[in-house]
This record gives sequence, structure tokens and C-alpha cells, in this order.
Amino acid sequence: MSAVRVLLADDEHLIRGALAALLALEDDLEVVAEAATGPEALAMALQHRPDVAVLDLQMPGLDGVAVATSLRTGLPDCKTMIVTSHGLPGHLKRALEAGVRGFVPKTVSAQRLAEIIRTVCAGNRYVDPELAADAIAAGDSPLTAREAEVLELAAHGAPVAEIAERAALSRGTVRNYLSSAASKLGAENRHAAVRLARERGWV
Amino acid sequence: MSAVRVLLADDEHLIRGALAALLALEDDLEVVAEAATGPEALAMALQHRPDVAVLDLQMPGLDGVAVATSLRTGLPDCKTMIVTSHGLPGHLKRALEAGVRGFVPKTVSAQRLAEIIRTVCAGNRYVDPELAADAIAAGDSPLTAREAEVLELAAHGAPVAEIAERAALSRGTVRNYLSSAASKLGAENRHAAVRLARERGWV
DNA sequence: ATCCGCTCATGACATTTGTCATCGGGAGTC
DNA sequence: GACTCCCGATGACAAATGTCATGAGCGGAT
Repeated sequence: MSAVRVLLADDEHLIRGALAALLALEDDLEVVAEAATGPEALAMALQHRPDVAVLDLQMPGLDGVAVATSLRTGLPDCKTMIVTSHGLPGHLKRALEAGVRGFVPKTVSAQRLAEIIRTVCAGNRYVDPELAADAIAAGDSPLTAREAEVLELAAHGAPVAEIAERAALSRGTVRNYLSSAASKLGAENRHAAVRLARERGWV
Repeated sequence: MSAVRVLLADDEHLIRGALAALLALEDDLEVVAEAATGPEALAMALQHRPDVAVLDLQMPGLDGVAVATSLRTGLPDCKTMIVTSHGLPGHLKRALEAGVRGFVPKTVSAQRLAEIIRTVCAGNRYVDPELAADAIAAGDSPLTAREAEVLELAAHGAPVAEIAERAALSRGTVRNYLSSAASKLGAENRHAAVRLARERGWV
């Protein structure tokens, strides 16, 4: 059986380079392309048609999940996996919805990552147990679409008037949504609500 | 001349391992110790007495700058440098005050990092030009000690009453400080102020 | 000796937010 | 058809916040 062809996308050159070197030590893995941004990752993937795309979650342009979403239709045979520093529950959820087959934190060893790449390439899934537990504990977002949208706008510290304008809603409506969102999250005010929603990955 | 003895501290195993492997390829560099947390980095440094300590900025326990501060007195001959993903101006400032001799983003290549380690070990300093420019552009904090302290407490979304209690101030005073802080930062309200201060590394 | 800035406080006032009740329209379900 | 849920809105009221003037004590600088 020929080597697994891997695409590596991470904006941190230090990590990407080092990782490429380490994965190259594995006989059955071959890094066929590298990218530093989301759009670049997409382009490289379409050009080199790798078996597995290892994507950093946070990249300039498009994030890892967005790239995975595009690849799902653009290159359906390519398995995607996400590597990330910050393991927020919401990210995992978004990733799984995008058809990502592997989700690991950067705290794993290169050895372990290599194993997981093989696992994913074989058609299986792998999710870091700790992140999975967090995600399950966090549960689903109780927020409605509008509540989340308004909360998102409030995250920048904008006053109600500005949120209302941007969302094309009346001020009263905005306040109602913020109020109900905060109450659903058990927060004392909108800002604590933003913080909580962020932690759980709901915004 | 014998090889430069390097301590590597980063909580992300993937990066630390990969980096150690790459630096080992350089004839004149030798990784003598690795650590995944701040306290561990400190202990390993005192035990192995490296020439250069390469510290990740964000680590559990103690962050890179805190470790550098301790090393300055505990192991004065050890040169320290910081490697980071997020290059906030304030971090650089804090680092330089802590006697750090090198400050680089993780977007550099391993090759480049090796060069910088040599530079630092030779007694010179190195600061990433782009981060330096940002830091200069951001300038010094216009906030007084108390303003910064109160803003810090406000960052968690706490209401004035709670901030007042925690800072042992009257509510009115807290509001005055928040108001003046926001006005100095050109922010419309305390939350936008928190955001701005965060971006510039002033809290 | 004087001035200035930081700290901490109070009071008053306008504005913004949070909360609640209530309404109508639409989409989906049983 | 009745029911429920989400969307969007209004009005009213209480509470929190932002703003300003003003004052006192303190310490450093000229």
C-alpha cells in the first residue's frame, strides 16, 4: 500500500515546518503540500488532492472548519481533521457538522498525531476524549438564531442603539433578545452572557 | 566552542516535540530540557542550567514572562526568550521589562529561530520587527494604576457593585474611574474600553 | 511654597439597560 | 383547528451606568 498523502495547514510556520519534518519520519506518511492560510489550504488541496488534510482551526482568511466545509463538496474523497490550541466545545460541534473526521488538541505528541492520521485515513473517526467530554457537558445552545446574532453583535461592546441599527431591529427588540439570552444563560447581564456563550462556543 | 544548551518550554506537546527535533538537527544547539508548564520550566532550568531558555508565552501555572522574571534572579546567566502565537504589544513590553532578550512570533521558521537563539546566546537582543512596530504604535498606557485595576475587574462583566466590593472602593468612585478610563481610551462605554485596552495589552 | 496629578469620595442628573406584560404574524406539529 | 415556538414590536417602570461638578488628602516636582 502506498503512503498516505497529507496536506498540512497552519499559519504558524514554526509548527508547520516542524510537524512536516516529524511526519516525514513516518514511512507511511507523506506531506505533499503545506499552507499558511485558509484559502491557500483550499487551493493546495484541490491541486494536490491529498488523502488527509490536517487543518489548524485558526488561520487567516478561512478557519479550519470553513476549509473543511469547502473540501467536503470540492474534494469529497479527502478526509479532513482539525488541530487546535483552544478546545472550545462549540468548535468541535461545528467541526463535526462540517464532516471533519478527526479533532485533536495540540497537546498530543507527534507520534500520537501520526497514529490518528492513519486512523482517519482508514475511514474511522477520532475525537480527543477530553474535548468530547467538555462538548457533551456544554450541551446544545439554548439560544435562538436571533438571540445568538444579537449577542454576537453585543460582544464588541456596542450599545443597544448600534446593535439595533446593524441588525435592523428596534431597540426594544434588541433589549428583549439580550434579556432573554442572558436569562437563558443564567448571566447577570449581557456581558457576562457574552463571556459564557464564548466559553461554550455558542457564539 | 561547545554547543548552546537550550531549555524548551511549551504546553503544546506537538510543538515542543517537533521543535526539539528540528533544533537537534543544528550542530551547535542542544536541547537539554523540556517543560510543559511554567513551574516545570522553572524547576528544569534550575536543575539543568541552560544557556538559553525558549519560553512559550502562554503556559499553565506561570506564563513565559513570569518564568523569565524568576530566572533573572534565580539563574542570571541564563538568557531568556519568548515565543508566542499572539503578539500583543503589552506582552512585548512586559517581556522586555522582565529582561527577556528575544521575542518572536511562532510564524517564523525553525531555521530562523535557530539563528535567533544563537544571536541571543551571543548576548544580543532580537525583537520581531513587526511586533516592535505594533508596540511602538500602541505607545504607553494612558491609564493610572487604579483605572487599570478597575478596568481589569470590569473585564469579567461584573456590575459596578461587585467591582466596588472587590477593589474596596465606593460605587461612585468606581464609576468615575471607569468613566475616565473609557474617555482616555476614546471608548463609548466600559466594555469597548476593556476591548481596546486588551488589544493594546494595557490590562 | 506652590502647583499638579492621583486617589477617593459625594451628590445630582441624564441616559442606558434590564425586566415585564402584551400584542400580532408566521411556521410547524399534533 | 388548536397549540407552541420564534420573530418583531411597543410601552412602562426600575435599576444600572455614564457624566459632571466639587471637594479633601497626599505626595512629588519646580
